[in-house]
Amino acid sequence: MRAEPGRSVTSKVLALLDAFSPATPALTLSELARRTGMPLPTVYRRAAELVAWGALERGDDGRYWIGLRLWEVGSLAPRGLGLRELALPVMEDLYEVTHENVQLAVRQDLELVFIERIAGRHAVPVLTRVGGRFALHATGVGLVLLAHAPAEVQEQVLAAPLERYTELTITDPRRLRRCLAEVRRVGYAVSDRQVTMDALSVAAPIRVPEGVVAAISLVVAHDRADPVALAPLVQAAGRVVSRALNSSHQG
Amino acid sequence: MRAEPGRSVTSKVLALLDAFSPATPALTLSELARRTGMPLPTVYRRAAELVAWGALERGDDGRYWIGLRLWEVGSLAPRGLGLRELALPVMEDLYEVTHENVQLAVRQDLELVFIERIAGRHAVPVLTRVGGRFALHATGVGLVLLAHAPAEVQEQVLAAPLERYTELTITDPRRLRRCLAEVRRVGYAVSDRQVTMDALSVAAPIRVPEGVVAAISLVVAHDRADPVALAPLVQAAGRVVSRALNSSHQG
DNA sequence: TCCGGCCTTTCATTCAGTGAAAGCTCCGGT
DNA sequence: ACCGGAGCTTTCACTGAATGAAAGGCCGGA
Repeated sequence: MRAEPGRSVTSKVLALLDAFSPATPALTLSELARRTGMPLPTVYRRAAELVAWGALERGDDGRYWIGLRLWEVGSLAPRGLGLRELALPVMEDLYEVTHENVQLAVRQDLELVFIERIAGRHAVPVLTRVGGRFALHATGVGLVLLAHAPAEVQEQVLAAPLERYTELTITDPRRLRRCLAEVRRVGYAVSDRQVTMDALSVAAPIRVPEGVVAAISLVVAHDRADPVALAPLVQAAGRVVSRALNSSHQG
Repeated sequence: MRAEPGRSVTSKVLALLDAFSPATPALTLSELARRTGMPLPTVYRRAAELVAWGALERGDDGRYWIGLRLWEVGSLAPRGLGLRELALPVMEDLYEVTHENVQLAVRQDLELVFIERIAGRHAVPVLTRVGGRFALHATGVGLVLLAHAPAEVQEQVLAAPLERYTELTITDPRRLRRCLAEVRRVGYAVSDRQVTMDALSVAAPIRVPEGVVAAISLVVAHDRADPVALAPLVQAAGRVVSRALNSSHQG
């Protein structure tokens, strides 16, 4: 064959899945080929197998999208739906008490992924999406996850340029380092208008014996907020989820 | 090679994902090999690639589980999270009004898959799990989905033995056929103690121009229920979601 | 009618994948 | 300490699953 060497079949299959994103949830065959840089017949054959299994689905117009079978399998991820199931009752309690946005996130590599979100209709709008990613250095949940991440992860984040979202976003590595130390010391994180100028978030860690695996937060309008008053509430929620998580591990 | 012919690499990768289930969300290498019937070195190599990409994760004890990256990609499924996002506000309204269980499901092959569930703490317990499957012939959502499924799907379900869950489960194909006709006629389905002897569900279709793509239901204690009174509520909810779905399709 | 995307199939070629076997590591029993 | 066993990882010679150029459909617009 004229196959360009050095590429496994598995990596090609995974590259096909990688081509889909929140911005482009449906793609034609040609678009898939262009995005993955793979020859069209190759994409055609791999995609056909994925459709047969249900990892992709194909519309009458020929476009591919992520299939329900993949969603089903993905829902088995302990750090995804598993964590959500444990945390949801607590998140609902937080929502009942405050009627503000409640968020749950975990770290994946150098970013965070939102696992669940309860968005109050009358609460301040947030731009997060379940399954979506965000930088670690700006949000409340991000600061908690970063503060308790392995040193190597922290160094990588601190070494890269820190994207600025508002004039209050911390973009100085030295300041961020001090901020993370403070997060560890007090046991919660406050992000005051560091993502948008109208919102403030307070976040607390969710722990297993090995360390922090997730973070839970409240996002409120910055002018309606008293972080110090909210912190115990969020911390308590984090502890309840932690306990549920630890007791579910050792069944 | 001594490779047993007739098996694509892609199918092996997908078989690995298939090995995981709600009952067995974490597996050792040997377990994976046994479950898939594949030689251990083959499993080892494919699994290593899946771990590198994030489709699987591996614990310190060597066990594999579904990775967060796969959950992320799965969350792009239009029939999964996409549908959920549209339906959730309506489901919450239904919950606020009734404080009963609210369920959202789609059909996948000859079964249904639960996409979302709001379980009232004080409502009758339901045994469904988000991401879980169930037979089409017993639940309210199942009857709606089956009633509006392609004729070929209906025939397959009617031809197979219909599992009995309670003494009221419809297991006679002729009776089920009449029941489905009634569901189509009145525009909603009632499942009275057909899954458990304490619960009754009322379900309505969610439609796109091409047909019914999902169903929404209320599950209530059977002795507290008046199906005829609940039906308009659930039907209205179905219509609201349908409208949201149709307007999101055409941008 | 012809042209230009886009999708699908064919076919000769070959490298990624293979599995037996051997080596490794850890653990529990003696 | 030594042994046996179970589970994991690596090696190696071999080959069939995967490949991509090319050609053959199939629209829909000019």
